[in-house]
Amino acid sequence: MGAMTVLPRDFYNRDTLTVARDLLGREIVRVLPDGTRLRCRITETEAYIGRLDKACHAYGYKRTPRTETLFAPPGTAYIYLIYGMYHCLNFVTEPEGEPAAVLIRGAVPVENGDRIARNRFGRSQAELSPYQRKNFLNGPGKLCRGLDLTRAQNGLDLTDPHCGLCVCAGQSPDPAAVHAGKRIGIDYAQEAVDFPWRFYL
DNA sequence: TTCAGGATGTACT
DNA sequence: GTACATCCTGAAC
Repeated sequence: MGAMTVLPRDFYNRDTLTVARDLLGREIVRVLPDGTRLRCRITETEAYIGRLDKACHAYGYKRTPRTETLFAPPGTAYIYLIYGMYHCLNFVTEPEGEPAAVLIRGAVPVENGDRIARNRFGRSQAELSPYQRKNFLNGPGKLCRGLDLTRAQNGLDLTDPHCGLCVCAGQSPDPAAVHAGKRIGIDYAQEAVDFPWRFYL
């Protein structure tokens, strides 16, 4: 399987913690409406498992218009609006009907970083301040802004190379390089706040 | 480098 | 009406 091979549905049709770890080092490929191809390597993920996780929007299999995408087949993009102004990108995991997903929390640019920089800051990569360079795609809202992802892309099939958003094999993560810790921004989730379901390189 | 505060709109109670 | 899987700015240190 080459680095540019699109990850198949079976990749996502596994235990969510396994997928969250295995996504590190993989490449998100985003094709804009004008044909520009953006590429970035995943460096940080978080797992959300509705069956048992109070931090998941679909905790206890709760179905609402928003959470409907979490019940879709594995390999579907779940994108929602947060805090009124930002978006979060997730990949649906586990068999269809099991509401679970991996949140993409961070990445580094691989192709067309200038365009990503324009989406984020309105200027080219070379014009970025050190602060902007350091905080380029290290957050879910920043990543979606850089890749021009909104709810318009919610529900896209990540295994379809022609839909404008997919994930390629990139580089398999070295298990020794994968770190785990508590998830960010879920202080409301009671016992789930301590689950070590955040993974990063 | 850390910290407090505000932006902003949708989902759900 | 309240909470929210966030980010930016500006002030203080």
